[in-house]
Parts: sequence; structure tokens; C-alpha cells
Amino acid sequence: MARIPHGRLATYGQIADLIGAFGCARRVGWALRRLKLPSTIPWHRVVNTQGRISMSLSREGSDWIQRDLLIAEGIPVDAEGRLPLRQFLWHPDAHAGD
DNA sequence: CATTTGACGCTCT
DNA sequence: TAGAGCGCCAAAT
Repeated sequence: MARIPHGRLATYGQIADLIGAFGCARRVGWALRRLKLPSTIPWHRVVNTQGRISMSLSREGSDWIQRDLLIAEGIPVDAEGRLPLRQFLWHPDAHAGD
């Protein structure tokens, strides 16, 4: 997840696939949930495949913090949490160096 | 030990 | 394009 470039987005499934946990997108979200903020890793660059921030009451506002952080990185986010995923989606194997 | 839940994703309508 | 249903698996209860 730390490999995600500034101003780029990745999906939960993408991260799961990247670490070999194919199809285990929910577990990525589970891991992020128990993340303590602030964190050194760019957790805010991870959204769902629908191109939306996963809003949840259990996040206690971290979802809105995520929206703010993304906007700060130049990614326009809708009031409903929707964003142009296709345009900012990160391609992990683009450089194939890591 | 049985159930419910969750920062997901795919398929069908 | 939007909404509903189902599978997924570890944690929490």
C-alpha cells in the first residue's frame, strides 16, 4: 500500500491481489479498520472498486478524513464519496520494479 | 461452539 | 445507472 504513488488510487481488491490474497478484499478493509491514526502508510488512497469511499458509521469520521485527504492530493471527491477512479487508478505492474 | 458483522466485489435485474 | 443478493473469512460476541 505504501507503494501507491501520490495522487493515485488503488482498490481493496487490488491490494489483496498484490499480496497474494486473491479475492480477499474484505480482509484488506478489515486490516485498515484496526489501523491506528495517524498512520505512515497512505491508507486514504485505497477505495472500493466502485470508485467510492467506503462510508461507515463505525469509522467514526475517518471516511470523511479520507475524502479530505484525497481532495488535498488533487482528486475531486463527490459529496457522496464518489471519485473518478478510472482516471487516477494506480497500475502496480506499470514499472514492474518492486 | 453458533451467529453476526464488516473500510469488498461480482452477478443479475 | 442503481439496487439487491450472495460468497468470502477472520473477529467479535
